[in-house]
Amino acid sequence: MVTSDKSFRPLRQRPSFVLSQLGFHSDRTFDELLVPVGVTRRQYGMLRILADADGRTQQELSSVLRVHRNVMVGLVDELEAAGFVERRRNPADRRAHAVHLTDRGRALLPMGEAALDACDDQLFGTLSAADRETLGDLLARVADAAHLLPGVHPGYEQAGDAPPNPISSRGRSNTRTG
Amino acid sequence: MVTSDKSFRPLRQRPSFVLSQLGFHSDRTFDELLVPVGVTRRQYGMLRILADADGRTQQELSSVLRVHRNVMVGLVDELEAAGFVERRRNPADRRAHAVHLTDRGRALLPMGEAALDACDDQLFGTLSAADRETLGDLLARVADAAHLLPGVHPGYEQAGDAPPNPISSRGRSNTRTG
DNA sequence: TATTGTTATACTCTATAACTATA
DNA sequence: TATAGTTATAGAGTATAACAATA
Repeated sequence: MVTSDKSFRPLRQRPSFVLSQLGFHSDRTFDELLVPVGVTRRQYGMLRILADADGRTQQELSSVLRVHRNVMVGLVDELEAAGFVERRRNPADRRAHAVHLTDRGRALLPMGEAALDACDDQLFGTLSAADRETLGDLLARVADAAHLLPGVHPGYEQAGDAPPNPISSRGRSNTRTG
Repeated sequence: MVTSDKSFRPLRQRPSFVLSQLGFHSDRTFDELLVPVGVTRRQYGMLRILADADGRTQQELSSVLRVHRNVMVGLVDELEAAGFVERRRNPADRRAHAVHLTDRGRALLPMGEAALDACDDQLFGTLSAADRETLGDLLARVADAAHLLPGVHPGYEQAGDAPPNPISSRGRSNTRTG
């Protein structure tokens, strides 16, 4: 028989655990805010990448978003069916598909940005402006120390045969369906 | 053609996005630290609940951990096969299985606690003690404001037909396989 | 009839491999 | 032969429903 029964530190006082809780909560909140926009989190991440540099190949997009190229096919399919992007042939390399934002896709970007604003407000609205900034700074420092890419969500590390981090870009994607 | 092309705020300056990144990173870090312990995150959450009050029924455990009772069957199966818990008949209600920690299961708890220590150190080791405490406090306040249960991970909200939050207890579980 | 635990089935995601068309 | 994109297949995880034993 083991003695133990020592009292453990409550999980609310475990920053890494609270971080996990809040990360999940953040995802869910953003998911809901994105519903009226009409895209998923991952889809918005794609559009955001394209906003920075239109016309990337699916391969390049796969690397940035950290999804496998097989998954990227479906992602582009969805967005193309919704009229947010279109595939164009690259005359230089007719194997590659250049993915371009449509006007409709571009018009969606500010809506996603507004959803992000709302998400931040919803999560941190109870904090004072000073506390909010302090928290943002600390989180950014921790993310830097963990070597998390500035805008790439670690939820899709299975980049498969894609080259490692070719473009230091931004993306948002995740699984965590819960 | 739409004008836009306005510059968006980088995601690194979006606390809710960085929170999501770090939450995922925290999960992955803890997963790795738990490998030598020999249990998964969710399994550790179960054992931790039992540490507080041994002999709960699977139904009760389902409610606390926020997993469906069908899933709980498999969870208990795993832990019982590994020798960390055992099912006992409740003489008062012979339908219910009381789940009890074994000595081996109880011996595992301090190891999980050490893994949590290591996880916090690994994530926040670069911060000063003061900054670390500030961050912990701010995160706890945000979690309170979001009405997240003190020790229950929101990753399993599909409690099914289980009653809503019967015991204000602690648990850890998640999906986010990435 | 309702509840506890269990089992079975379907559905979603993902991982792996194989295929095509170009290079 | 290697690569970009696509398709197909299998696996893990979950949700839903149905079932047996007991209340």
